[in-house]
Amino acid sequence: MADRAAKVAVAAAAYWLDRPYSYLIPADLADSVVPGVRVLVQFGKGNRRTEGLVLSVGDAEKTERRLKPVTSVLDGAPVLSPEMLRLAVWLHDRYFCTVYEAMHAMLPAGLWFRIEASYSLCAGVDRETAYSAAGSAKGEQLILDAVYAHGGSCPLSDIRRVFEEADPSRALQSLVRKRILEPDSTQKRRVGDKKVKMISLAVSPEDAQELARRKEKRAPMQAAVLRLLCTLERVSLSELCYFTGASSATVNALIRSEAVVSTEEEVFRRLAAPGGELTPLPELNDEQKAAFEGLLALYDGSNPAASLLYGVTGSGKTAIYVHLIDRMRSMGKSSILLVPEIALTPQMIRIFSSYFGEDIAVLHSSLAVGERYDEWKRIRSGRAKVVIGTRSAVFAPCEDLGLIIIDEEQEYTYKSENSPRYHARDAAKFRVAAAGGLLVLGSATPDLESRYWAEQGRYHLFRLSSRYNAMALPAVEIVDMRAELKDGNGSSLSRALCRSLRENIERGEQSILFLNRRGTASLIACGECGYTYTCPNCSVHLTWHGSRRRLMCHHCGYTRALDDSCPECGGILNQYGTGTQKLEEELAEALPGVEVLRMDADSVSHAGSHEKILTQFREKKVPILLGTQMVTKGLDFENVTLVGVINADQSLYTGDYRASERCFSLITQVIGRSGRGTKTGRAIIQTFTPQNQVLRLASAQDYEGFYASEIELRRLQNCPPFSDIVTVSASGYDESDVMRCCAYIRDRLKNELIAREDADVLGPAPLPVVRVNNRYRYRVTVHCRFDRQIRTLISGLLIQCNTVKEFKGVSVFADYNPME
DNA sequence: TTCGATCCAGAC
DNA sequence: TCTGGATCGAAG
Repeated sequence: MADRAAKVAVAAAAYWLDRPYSYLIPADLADSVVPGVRVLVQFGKGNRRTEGLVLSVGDAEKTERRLKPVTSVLDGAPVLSPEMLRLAVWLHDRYFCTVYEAMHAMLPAGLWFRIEASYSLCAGVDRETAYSAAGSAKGEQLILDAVYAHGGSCPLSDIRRVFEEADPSRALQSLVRKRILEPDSTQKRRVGDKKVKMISLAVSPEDAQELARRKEKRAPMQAAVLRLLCTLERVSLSELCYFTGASSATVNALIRSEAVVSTEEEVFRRLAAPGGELTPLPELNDEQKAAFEGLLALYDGSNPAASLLYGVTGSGKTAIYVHLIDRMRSMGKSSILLVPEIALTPQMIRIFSSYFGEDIAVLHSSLAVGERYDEWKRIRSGRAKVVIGTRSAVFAPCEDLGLIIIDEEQEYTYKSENSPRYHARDAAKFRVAAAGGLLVLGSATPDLESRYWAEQGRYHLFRLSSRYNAMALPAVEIVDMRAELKDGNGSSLSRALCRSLRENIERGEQSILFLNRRGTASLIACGECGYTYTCPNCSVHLTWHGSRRRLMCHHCGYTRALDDSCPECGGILNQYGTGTQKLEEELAEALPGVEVLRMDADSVSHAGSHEKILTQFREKKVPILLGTQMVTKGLDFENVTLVGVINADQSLYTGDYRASERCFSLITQVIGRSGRGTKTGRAIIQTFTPQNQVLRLASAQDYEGFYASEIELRRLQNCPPFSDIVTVSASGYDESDVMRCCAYIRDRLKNELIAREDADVLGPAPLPVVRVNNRYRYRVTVHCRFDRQIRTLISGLLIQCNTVKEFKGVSVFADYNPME
C-alpha cells in the first residue's frame, strides 16, 4: 500500500511561505489524521515543533525529499468542517493572510494549544559533565546556568532573556550535539472541558428496588441512593450526595458491587438564560408580512442570493428576523444573527431567548474563554440552532446553516481591522452560497454599496417604509453653533438644547445626548506658551482622562501623570476640547442637581457595565444619558423623547470617502432613538456648518436623497461600488526605508496595471497618524476591480517586500476595501 | 521568521 | 584551534 500523506497549513509559516506542506502519516495515526484536525508537526531546518491544520489527506507522491512525519494529533474530531476549511482557504486568497491565521479567527480561543519550546538536560548528565562539555564557551555556560536554575528544564523564552540581544541558538545546538541538552516542548490547552460524574443504574429498576430492600438494614444510605436512581435514572454525583446525604464512598461501594455505573459527562458553562415561559411570536403587519414571505420564498435552495431588508428606524425589522429564524428552526436549520456591537447583544439575547429559550447560543469577544468555548461546542453539536453574536460569529460551526442575518449591515465593525481583515458580509455570502441558505442584510441606512447592488438587481430588495405603530418621526431642529458663539455662549450646550432638556425633565421624560466623537478625552495645553503633551512613541497629542487622572495615548497605551504647571514655561495648564467627561461637567453647571449617566469607552471598560448602565437608565428613569457612538445603536427606550447631537459635523471632514455616509447613518440612527413609545420625539442637532447637505438630509431622514447625491460622487471618484479599493501599507522604524518601499510598490503596481483602464494607483501617502509605537506608516492605494490578476499581483508584491533584504525592517500588508 | 551551514576574523 | 559575527538560503 502507498504511504499516506497529509497536506498541512503550518502555524510557523508566515504569509510569504504559507503553502500546503506534505507530511507523512504514521500508520498508527492513519485513522485520526483527517481534514480539519490540528496536528503537531516539525517545521524548518531546526525542526521546530509547531501546530498545523490538516487540509487534505491522500497518497504520498514520489518525491526526492523524504517527508517528515506528523508528530501527533491534537483533536479527536475535526475542528473545521470541509466547508469551513474551504472558507479558510478563501480568506487566505482574498485577505492576504495565512490559512492558519484564518483558522485562528474562526475558532474560539478556548481551543488553543500553547506550545512552548524548551530545553532539558539529557538523562544521566550531571552538573560536572555538563559544565566540562561546555568548556570555556560563555554562551553554553550561560545556558547551563539557566537550565539548572529552572531545575533541569528551561523554556526557550527564558534562555533568550538571559542572552538579551545575542542569539542563543548556536550555543544551544552545540550543547544538543554534545548530548548534554535535548529540545523539548510542552503543550497545554488553556481551557479543559468541564466534566461531571454522572451516576446511573447498571441493573434494571426492579432489580434495584429489590437490592434496596435487602440493603435497607445494613446499608440504608446505599438503599436511599438506589431508590433515588430508580426515579431519576441519571443524576450527577454531587446532586446524588446532596439529596440522599450519602458520601461518595457510599456511591463508590455501589459502583464496586456493579449496581450502578458512573460516566463522565461534559457540562456547559453557560450564562444564565432567562427562564420562564416562551412568548408567542410577534404579530406582523401587512408590510412586514410581505417582506417575510418574500424572503422566505427565496429560500428554496436554488436561489441563494442576498437580500437587503431596508426599513426605516422603528419599522420592526427585528420581528421579521424572529419569524425567519422560527421558520428555519421548524425546518431543522440553523440561523446566525450578527449584531454590530457587543453592547447590543444583551438586549438581542433578551428578545430572542424569550422566543427560542435554550436554543440560543451567544458568541462574542467579551465572553469568558470557557463560556465561548462551551457555546461553540453547543452550536457544533446542534444543541443550539440560533446563534447571536458579533463579527466573528459568522464563523459559528453550524451544521445545516439556513440563514444569516446581518443587522445594521452598514456598520464598519463588521470589517476586521486585524489579519484576517475580512468583512463579515463577504464571509456570510460565502457560507450561504455553500449551504444554499438565505442572507438578509438589514438596515435603516443601508451601506451605499448594498443599496446600489439592490438597485442593480444583484440583491433582492425588501422595504419597510412605515414606522411600527405608525409613530411619527421625530421633529428635528438644527442649531447653528456659530450664532451661539456670537451671542456669547462658549459652552458646548446650545440654549435651545438646554431649554428642551429642562422641559423634558419637568415632564419626567428622558433624553439622550450624543457626542459625535470616538475618543472621550480632551486635550491639555499651556495657556501661556501653547505647549501640549505629545506621545513619545506616536505622532499624536496625549489626551486627558479625567476618571483615571492620567494623560494617555490612544495608539500605544502610553500614559503619564499631569504636571502641576507647564513643563516648558511654568504657565497654567488648561483643558480643551469636548469629551464626554467635559460635557458632563458642563451639564452639571447648566442643570444643577440633575442626574446624568455617562456611557463611553471609559465608563464601560468592565464586562457587563454596558448592560448595567442601560438597565439603570431604563429602570431608574435617570433623566439624561450621555455618550459616544454606543448610544446610537438599537437602543429602544419608550420614555426617550429628546435626542441631542452635540457636535454633528465632527466626523464629516476627515477626508475619507465614507465620511459622509458614516455621518449620515450615525445622525439618522441617533435621531431614531427618540420617540419610540407613545409620545412623539424631538431631536436637536448642533453644528458649526448648518448649511451642510449631509446634515440636512440626515435630519430629514431622507436616505433616498442622500443616496442619490452620494452615489454620483462615488461614481466620479471611482470608489466602491464602482470599483474596489486595495491598500498596501508599509511600516517600519526607519521612515525613509518605509517611503522607499512604498515608492517601489507604487511603481510595480503602476507598471503591472498599465494596461488596465479601471486601475488607479495613488500614493504613497502617510496614514492619518503617521507614527505609532515609533513605527512610520505609509500606504499605496489602488482603485480597480478586485479580480484574480490584482490578487496575484498584490500577493506576489507582499512576498517580495517581506523577503528582499533591501526592505528589511519594513513590514508590509494589504487590505481589501478597508474601512477607515 | 528561524535555523543550519559556511566563511571569515580575531583571540588564545 | 576555537569562538563570535555576518551572510545566505531553505522551510514538506
